[in-house]
Amino acid sequence: MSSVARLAEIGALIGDPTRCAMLVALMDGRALTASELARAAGVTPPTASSHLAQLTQADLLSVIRQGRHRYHQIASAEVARMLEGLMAVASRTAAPQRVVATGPRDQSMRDLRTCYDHLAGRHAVAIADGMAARGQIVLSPDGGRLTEAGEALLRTLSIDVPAEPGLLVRPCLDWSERRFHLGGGLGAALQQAFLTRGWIRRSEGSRAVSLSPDGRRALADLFDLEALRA
Amino acid sequence: MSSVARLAEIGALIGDPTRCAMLVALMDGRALTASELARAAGVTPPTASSHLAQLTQADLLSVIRQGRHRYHQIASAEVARMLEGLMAVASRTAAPQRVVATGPRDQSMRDLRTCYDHLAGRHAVAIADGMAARGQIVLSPDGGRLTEAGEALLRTLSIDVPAEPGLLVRPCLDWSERRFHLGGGLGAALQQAFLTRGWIRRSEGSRAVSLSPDGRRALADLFDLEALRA
DNA sequence: CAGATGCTTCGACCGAGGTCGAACCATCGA
DNA sequence: TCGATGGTTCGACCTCGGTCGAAGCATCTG
Repeated sequence: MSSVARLAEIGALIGDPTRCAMLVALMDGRALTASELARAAGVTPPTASSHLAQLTQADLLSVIRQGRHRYHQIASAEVARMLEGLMAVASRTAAPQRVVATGPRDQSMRDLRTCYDHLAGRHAVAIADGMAARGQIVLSPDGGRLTEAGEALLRTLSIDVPAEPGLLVRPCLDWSERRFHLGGGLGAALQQAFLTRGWIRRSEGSRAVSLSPDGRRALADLFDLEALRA
Repeated sequence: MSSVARLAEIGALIGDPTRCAMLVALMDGRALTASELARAAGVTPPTASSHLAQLTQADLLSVIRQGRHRYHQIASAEVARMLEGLMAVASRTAAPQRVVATGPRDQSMRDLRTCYDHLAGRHAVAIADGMAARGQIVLSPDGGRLTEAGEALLRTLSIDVPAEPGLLVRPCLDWSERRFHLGGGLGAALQQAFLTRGWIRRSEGSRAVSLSPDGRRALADLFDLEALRA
């Protein structure tokens, strides 16, 4: 298959609303079952099965079999990056969404949620802003850099500072905020550190992430987040 | 329209082989007419017109009217980045293409060509490798950084070194080489510098870029490209 | 072994959309 | 004003693929 044909194949896979809903649901980096994805996309199991087979066949998803369950997940960070690129264009030109029945879950999603392997949402944007304001990172649309001050911060969190500095900052356009948060190795390392410290906890069946009281205090102090002190 | 629906819309647009061929043809950053794009995609003018209207309507392309010509181009760097992300995934999993009738044009395309606003191909990969080997840049899949040595190189080329250093290196996976070359602000600045010096020249009706004798010598010296001395 | 549950395959239906020829509109040159 | 050329609109055709119910397969539990 030529590269153009393969490109069109991937586009066609993303071009169906049902498959799209599944991919978006999987963008939090977790593996979900066919039934969960069928519910998320609002179709019957046979339809979901057909779509998942196509996405897996095309190496956009990978499957882990565990007993009678089959867990589907985004196949690679490269695929996740591709989807982020698409979402950035989609969110920029999408008409402002009607806000319908904004429940507590929606609010917590907007506050903090996972984005494949890192954190997104209002607080994640604030963290990126705070680090940039204090000169711990330098951001641009094409990439970013970790500074000496940033390395110092990572050491206080016991995150290994890589030998090659400045290579792990990737800005990621935030759906809800339309501003940048931290992806790349830095974003992943921060999320990992917050999880192991029990500062954040993933919710069941949602990309939303909840803050523990400890986490709320710690993040407020570390990144000067006034919103978390309220 | 919801974000998911907009995402699916963009996917569907990319999902048609004809539109895909047009987008790929436009990825060199130049503006092409409807007729040229119809030829590139192998369809009749009415078909091309319909597709171009859709792509323009969705803000993936923009149109410049000049007399009875209408020049179509990629609407933004963001769209170009999105397409690069798709191509990275597409090229990684695409079956090795049958090499059919490799003409001189194909060879020069593989050597050096434009990739939206920067250079790609064998020599572009060699330039990125050379700069990395000599510590002028540091590369990773998520971003890169310009070093002191790299800034010195830019000064010898009379390229303005930005106030915030290290923000303009974006690795871009090369179709033909399957390795990284330089995108982002640095890639664009280098291409611009080479063009204004007359070292490279864009071909008519192709993404291929030709090297002048001067350019061949200059690039060979600047980046230690043995391939260019032969 | 038997029932329950998760998931897939099969077959039939149906709507969406890509394609082209013909005709039409817009702009340029003489 | 009158071709000539670039580009679009219209209408008819036809294929492709998404959808679901029914049935079948696989795996766990009792």
